[in-house]
Amino acid sequence: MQAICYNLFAMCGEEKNCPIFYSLEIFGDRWSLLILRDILHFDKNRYTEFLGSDEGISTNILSDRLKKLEKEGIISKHRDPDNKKQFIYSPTKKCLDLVPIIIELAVWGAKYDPDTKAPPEEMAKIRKNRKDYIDSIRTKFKSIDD
Amino acid sequence: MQAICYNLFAMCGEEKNCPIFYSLEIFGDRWSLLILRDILHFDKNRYTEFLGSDEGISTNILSDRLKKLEKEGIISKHRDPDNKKQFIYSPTKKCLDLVPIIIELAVWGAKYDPDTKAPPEEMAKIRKNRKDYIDSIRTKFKSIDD
DNA sequence: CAAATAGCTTGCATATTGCAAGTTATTGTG
DNA sequence: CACAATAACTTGCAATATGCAAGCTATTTG
Repeated sequence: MQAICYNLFAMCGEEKNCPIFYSLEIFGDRWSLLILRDILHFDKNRYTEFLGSDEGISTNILSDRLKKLEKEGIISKHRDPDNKKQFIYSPTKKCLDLVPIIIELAVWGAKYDPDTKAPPEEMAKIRKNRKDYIDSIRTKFKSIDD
Repeated sequence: MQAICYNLFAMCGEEKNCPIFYSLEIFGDRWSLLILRDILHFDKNRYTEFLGSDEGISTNILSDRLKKLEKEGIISKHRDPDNKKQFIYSPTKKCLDLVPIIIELAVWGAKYDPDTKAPPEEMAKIRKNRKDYIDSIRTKFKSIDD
């Protein structure tokens, strides 16, 4: 245990290059992570599906965030071959690497929300073996390589 | 692996009770997580120390976020017994449970920031054994029980 | 080619943030 | 015990971001 450097400050050199700040600059707002949750965990991939989420994102913000996430290479946008009116937003590999963050958000929220509806058994499984859950999401999107 | 429910949606019942959304409501803004990073990883615990961070939070926002985090029971505020002019902001147990989230933000940021200064060896150690790193932070704040 | 649908864009009111300056509380000094 | 210094805010205001409603554009379907 002593071998690990226990201060992330030492990892960054300076705060300006802090990897935590870098991440927050890209998706550290309320809506970006909710869109990514919808894609990765709720299996949504269309504009109208994101709009339909309970939290009620507005059209201009959704449009803006989808553009930003696409620009950052976190999602990709393609026309649906079966319904050419629609676009399909898919996670990239960079996006799949966000799964651990979203899992930890869920674990913390389920622990501290007094009104949580997250089933305790399921949460216990995920807490005990995060890797399996992460793998299952990777399997779900296994066709993705970019 | 098949035993795990692979859709967090099923965990929530409805999105309104989603543990991810709950977490984001509390600290899902750019500044809250940076303050918590300062406390947990950069060993800062005073108003002026937070103000001094490279990212440049302004006084009113810092004041507002410290109040919110205290109200949520994530940090506690006490006068410094050695310098009674100052207050000391300390992490609660609820705060220590945020370490995994911040670690994952750091891991993702270090992987994708082309200009990261995070030393690859240190990041590799943390990626390989998150638990040790989490334990080391718990040890650092081992006096905390609330 | 007209209606329907999906995916935006625009305008405007409201809310949040950033910056500079001022205020309060406590401490150390004469 | 006045008085300057320090730490921790608070306030006012301009700039930015968000929320909401309405309108616009591209594609498909009849």
